[in-house]
Amino acid sequence: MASTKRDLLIDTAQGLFYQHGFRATGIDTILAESGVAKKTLYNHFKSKEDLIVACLYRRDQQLLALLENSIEHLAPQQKCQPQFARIMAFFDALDSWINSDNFFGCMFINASAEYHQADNPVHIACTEHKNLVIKLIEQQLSELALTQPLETAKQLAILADGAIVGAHTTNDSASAKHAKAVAEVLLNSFAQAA
Amino acid sequence: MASTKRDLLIDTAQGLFYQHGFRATGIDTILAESGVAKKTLYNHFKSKEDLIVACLYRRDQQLLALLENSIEHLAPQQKCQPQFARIMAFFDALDSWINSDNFFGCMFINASAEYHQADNPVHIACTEHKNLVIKLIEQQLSELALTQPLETAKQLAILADGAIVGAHTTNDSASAKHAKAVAEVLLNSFAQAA
DNA sequence: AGCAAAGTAAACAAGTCTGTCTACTTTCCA
DNA sequence: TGGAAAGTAGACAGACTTGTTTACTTTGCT
Repeated sequence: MASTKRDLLIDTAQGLFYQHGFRATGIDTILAESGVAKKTLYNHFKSKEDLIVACLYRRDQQLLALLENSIEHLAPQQKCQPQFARIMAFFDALDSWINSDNFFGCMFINASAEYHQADNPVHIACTEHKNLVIKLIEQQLSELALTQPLETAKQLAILADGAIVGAHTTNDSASAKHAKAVAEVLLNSFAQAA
Repeated sequence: MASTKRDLLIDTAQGLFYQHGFRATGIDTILAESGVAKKTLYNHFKSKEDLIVACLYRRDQQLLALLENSIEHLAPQQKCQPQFARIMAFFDALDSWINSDNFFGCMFINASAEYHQADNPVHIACTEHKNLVIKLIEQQLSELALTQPLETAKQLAILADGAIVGAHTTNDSASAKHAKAVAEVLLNSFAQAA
């Protein structure tokens, strides 16, 4: 049986944590929905917090893979300057996620909101994820040969996070489109400067 | 005694909710810190959720007043084009808040993260607050005579929220400065177009 | 001075939570 | 085929939750 129960637990917990929140989701709910025994859960994870961190790491991997995939897929369809296409595609990917059925904000932002001591393992997992997203964005900027690509990546990440939060708190379905427009203005400003 | 106990409860609860989260903060903790009896609390508020909403409304008023005040104060010091000064001052206000001692992200974003059903009173309070901030930003744009000031205000709000989230999750103390730089690029693009 | 409103203290109900433990069963592999 | 590893079911401990209630005290107003 290897670790299929472990996977099942993470998958189930991830969905529940995302949809209802971390403290709001009890262990018993996860067990009921997954059909796994309590002892099995505590055999795989030493605590609920341990399970939360495992969920975040899986989500991190899934999300980064999805973003890379979407960028690859959506970049050719962009009508902007070709060297901006991958960044524009990134915001399109964000847009379709935000407007999908099961959008409840960013799981990492939500987790940070519930566990915001900087030394908490949950918070650390969130920090690491956000830094990986910044790195992903930075990679999409390589064609532009910017003088400070990391700074620009951070600015684009701010736009992305802002769009996610805006969509979540004000139910604004156009937030990713707004962010995309700002991103294009930003990138254009570098092109003009060069 | 009027409603001074009510005020004391809101003040105490607000601090604890902001610092430790909403579900993580128990009624008993609020009572212990405020020194108020449980019956008095339930005399003023029909439930914990009711108290949370009251805290959010007070915070909303405090925050908007603080922002308006800071803009007034910081705008004259800006070195940008004078018609951008109030927006630039807004991001400076954000920057000093983010880098102050007691920064634990945006209380409304945190609340939305814990209560994210759209019809939840807590979530509604967050939505209202964010819309008021957008309106505040829009007012600062009046000198620019933009064709779509509300859209621009939403874009600037996205930058602000992104900066707050970035500072909170990645402990990046420069996030408001990054957002400010993007905001200036955005406003410049309108100036050029005109 | 006296009464009503508001507050206190603490017990209580009834439910939730995480995590442990025991006894039994299934699964896998050699 | 047999034994170890992994899983199940469910009871249990112990702590914590929100919210109610009772009996008593303080406060403020007329």
